[in-house]
Amino acid sequence: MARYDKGHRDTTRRHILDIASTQFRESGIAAVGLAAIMSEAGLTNGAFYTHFSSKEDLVRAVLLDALERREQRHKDNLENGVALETTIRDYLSPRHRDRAATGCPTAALAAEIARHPKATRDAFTGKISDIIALMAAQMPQGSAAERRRRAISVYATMVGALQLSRAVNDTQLSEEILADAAKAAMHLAGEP
Amino acid sequence: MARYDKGHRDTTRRHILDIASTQFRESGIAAVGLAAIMSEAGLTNGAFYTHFSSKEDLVRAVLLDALERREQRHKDNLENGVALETTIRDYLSPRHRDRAATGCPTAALAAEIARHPKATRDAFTGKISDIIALMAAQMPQGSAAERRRRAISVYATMVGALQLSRAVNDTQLSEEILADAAKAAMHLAGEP
DNA sequence: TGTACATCAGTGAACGCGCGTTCACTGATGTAC
DNA sequence: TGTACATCAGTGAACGCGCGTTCACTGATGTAC
Repeated sequence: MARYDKGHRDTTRRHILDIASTQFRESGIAAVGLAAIMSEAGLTNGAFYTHFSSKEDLVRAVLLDALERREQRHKDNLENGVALETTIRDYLSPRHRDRAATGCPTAALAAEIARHPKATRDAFTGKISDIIALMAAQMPQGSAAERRRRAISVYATMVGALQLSRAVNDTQLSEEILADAAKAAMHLAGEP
Repeated sequence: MARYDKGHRDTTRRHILDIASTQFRESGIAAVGLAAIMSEAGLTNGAFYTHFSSKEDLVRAVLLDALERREQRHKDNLENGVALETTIRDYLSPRHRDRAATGCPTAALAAEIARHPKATRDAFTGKISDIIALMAAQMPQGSAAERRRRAISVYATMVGALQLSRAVNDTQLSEEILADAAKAAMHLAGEP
């Protein structure tokens, strides 16, 4: 047996990834330092580079992982026949608004991603395409092209509304935004 | 006459404000240092504090100013009878997507604003309420309450779509997002 | 009219601090002969 | 069976650098007496 259990390395990497994913969504990528991540992981600074080649490498890995989880959730919803309304209401809920750290990475980080290097944006683009395709499949009606159009506009509405609801400092307005956008998203999806 | 012309101080403050406004929208607030701003303004670091009490004070002033300009544009559009479709198409255009530095501060900075102190978020909230009210007045039909609901969902859709179009690294998908969201926004506004 | 002081916008060096990254080293285990 | 070396995951100090902020000082002008 090695000094560390078999699979220890993978576990540690996973741990760093999860902590970074949480901190990035909570505080933004630029505002989180590697020291804060490694410290929460119970490791020293130097160990970071045995798992990732740079902060940007970590950012890419975090985005891929977080978006894959969102994608998996969409797949599960589709297989289990979860109503589109439930997906939309959960996304545009005060709970999701108040828990950015575990919430949608797009709403938390899209503006920042737009300013990151090509490789990072490529990773984001690929996963977003997959998520759009899955949402299109969840649309209640229309041709393939129309479902895709609906999925894109529903997603844009949800991302924009969640961000606005987080940015405003007025509970009433914040919940008005969530409720109005949820209704609009249902409408755009083609639900009655 | 003083060492500097009358109004020189105001001009300098305005200059710093404009440069910061541009750089913040281009690169994000956290990623821009005061040294970069003051250097572009042709001044030394120390002079910053004769105009603003802290970086956060500057952030608040930038948001108020940039949102006031957006508000003024909405007022002008309303007075000049500019079609809502024009407002939406301009917002969701490749041109706006590619010029974040001079574009909508909400799309560029909303996620970051959500993580800033109360005073900054209060400033944002107040101006956003004004903009929502002006957009409501531009809606083509419905009761006051319905116009407001429409304005909120149209705005959320525009902000979310612009951000997505900037984050993805695929021209075709980016323009698909802009076009689909524009159509959806028109639909939500109540236009045929 | 002359002199002393105040005001203003800005200079430029320094403060302590945290950033991302590097690197010599550790210490437990596995492998080769 | 014993010894020498390799491997692995991680330590912890240090690197140069830029951050936001402070502060003693400058130099042109205005004001008071």
